[in-house]
Amino acid sequence: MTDGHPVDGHATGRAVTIVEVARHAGVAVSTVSYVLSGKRAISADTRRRVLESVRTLGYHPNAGARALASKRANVIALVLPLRAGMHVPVLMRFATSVVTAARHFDHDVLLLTADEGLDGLRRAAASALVDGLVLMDVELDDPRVPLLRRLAEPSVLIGFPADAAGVTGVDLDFAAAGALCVAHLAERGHHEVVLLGAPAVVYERGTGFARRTLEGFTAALAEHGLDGTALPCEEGFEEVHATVSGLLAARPGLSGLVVHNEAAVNHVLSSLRQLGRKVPQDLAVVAICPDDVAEPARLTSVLIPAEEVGREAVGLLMEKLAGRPVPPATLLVPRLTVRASS
Amino acid sequence: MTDGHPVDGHATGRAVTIVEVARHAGVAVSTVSYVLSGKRAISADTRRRVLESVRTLGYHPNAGARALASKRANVIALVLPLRAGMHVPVLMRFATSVVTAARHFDHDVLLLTADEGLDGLRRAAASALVDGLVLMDVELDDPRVPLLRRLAEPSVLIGFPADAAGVTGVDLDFAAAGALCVAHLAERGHHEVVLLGAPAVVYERGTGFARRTLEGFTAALAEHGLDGTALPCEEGFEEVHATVSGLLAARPGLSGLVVHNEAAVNHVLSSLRQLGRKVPQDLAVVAICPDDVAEPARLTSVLIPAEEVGREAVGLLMEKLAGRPVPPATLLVPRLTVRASS
DNA sequence: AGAAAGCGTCGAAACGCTTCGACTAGCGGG
DNA sequence: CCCGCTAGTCGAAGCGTTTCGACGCTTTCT
Repeated sequence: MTDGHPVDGHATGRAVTIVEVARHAGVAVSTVSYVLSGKRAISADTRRRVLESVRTLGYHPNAGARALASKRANVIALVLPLRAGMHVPVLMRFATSVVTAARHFDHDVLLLTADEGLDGLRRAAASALVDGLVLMDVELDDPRVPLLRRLAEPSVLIGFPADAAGVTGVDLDFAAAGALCVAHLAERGHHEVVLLGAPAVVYERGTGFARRTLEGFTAALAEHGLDGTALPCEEGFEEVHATVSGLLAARPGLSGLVVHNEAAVNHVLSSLRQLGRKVPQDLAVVAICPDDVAEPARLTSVLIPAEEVGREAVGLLMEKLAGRPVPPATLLVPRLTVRASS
Repeated sequence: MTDGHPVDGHATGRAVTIVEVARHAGVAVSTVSYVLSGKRAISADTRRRVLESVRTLGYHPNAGARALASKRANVIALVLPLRAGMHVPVLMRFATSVVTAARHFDHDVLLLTADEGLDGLRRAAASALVDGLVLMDVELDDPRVPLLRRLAEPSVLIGFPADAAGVTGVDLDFAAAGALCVAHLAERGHHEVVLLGAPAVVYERGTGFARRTLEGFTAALAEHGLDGTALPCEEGFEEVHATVSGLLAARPGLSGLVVHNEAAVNHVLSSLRQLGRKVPQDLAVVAICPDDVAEPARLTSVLIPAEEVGREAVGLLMEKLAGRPVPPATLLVPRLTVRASS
């Protein structure tokens, strides 16, 4: 019992119910329930006795019964994309931060994959399996959004659809991030900069964050009077190398690179190394990526705050579950960390 | 209604219950239940009427009530590691294949992260939130294993602990995979080969798959009379480069490389390129990694069949849930695909 | 012809919890 | 001195399913 848990003998076998706890503590079943939920005042003495019985019997409330009676499953759904062009480690960090944050609110996380499509959402919601949903990687024109609007269960999007009416979204302010990179390079005295973005397919699909970065980048270019452009960028070394060498050949004046592609950024660096360009002397590189990609490569970067986004999404969902109003859009402000590449 | 779903007007609002379906179809509640579960014979006519009512009312059984009455949540837990040294994309493929397979058996997946530790497992199991567990990335001496043995809920491990008594495991046969790589290189006439493995921390932790590959590799070396050794390998480009150039300097006769490290394999290739070694002319490379890493790099490889492992794990769990006996260890036989690197 | 064995259906009893209303003390205010 | 509070507790009514036993009907076997 050193780990604070009951003698583990009864881990196996029929589960302990609230009735047994009540009997053991010499109180009514409802009293046990109130002790555990804190929804009514309970004398210190009774509370103590009940909690002790709970501990010694190793009681865990039955999730199904609880859900049935309270109409709350204490579970939220996390809908992951799992599609081409998404950087998986980043995804994973969102996922784990959602799980952690949810546990903080005493909720669990049900994993839904996007390939079950609308039916999956409908099913999870209609069967009261989950109380609410968090969706990742929302596209500009996402078929799930109209469905979400109709669902009784509240939901929070990570990313924004084109028509965000009636939904709640949270994300890094990618437009500001793109602009911030440009501003940084302008300040460093660069005159010609290029954005190396996500694979072409991501733009075609209309994934919001890629487009918004692009818009922010382009607007900032004009604002600072810089020359430059944006290119999509595939993720294999060979493709990256081809893109980079083509780019350097075509733009001899190029002195700054903004890379918004976690998977390609290391290849870009290898490629420059191979082409004999020194970073940051010959070329400054700024990345938009998570810290654990930027850090080891000593890249100046705007980090993608996966943890924060996930936490925020869960926080918003909990607010909605509690019936409180929440802002329709939450944009996290980007922060740039200067490292060795600019 | 073109998508085969009821008029979506009532997606919002109070959920339809089995009582309403029964009334609508003019039968008893239990009859509806039996139609849906198929556990008793029902006349074709009644079945049709009930199914139609289900469809037009848009009925979805309440998960909580169902779990309470049937003592089955129809949910399994997936316990993910999320720890240093694991290659995340591979993890993700396991995860999605588990989800997909589970859906095939009409089960959902609850995501637990390892950092909730033993308590998380205990809680999920004891509260009947889940019917069974799938655990990934089991270490040789894993504290969760004793707990699992005691749990009433069945579980399946992906990977094997040192003491596998009383648990069910499934994995690629990594020893055979290591041996297969050696055999392939021997057959190609190589006499000196080296295994570049996982980061050192992975070995220290005693993660089974890394060790087993090593054992298979070493045994096969002896069996084929080859010269060689094994080295752990970190994942950053610089470290890989240092390891590789050191290795080439130390072993002028080296002509074959086995790489068992998804994250490093591309760096190894870059590094060789940078050192002016041609693959496969100067050096043959065989990787143990998922196809989507090997394919684009045109690497000869033994693939890590993430999909298959996940599917198998869920299949085994379902067997156990049905009370049927399953083999304690399921080893998937490795297959080597020859591509351009050997 | 009568018993045995299905088939198809129904009613009602769980399942384990939350929550509502009611009840008892004890207490302060008029 | 009585009234109305509040704090603390209890009992019982759900919550929406599944499943067990029972009940008529047919059919099949002696």
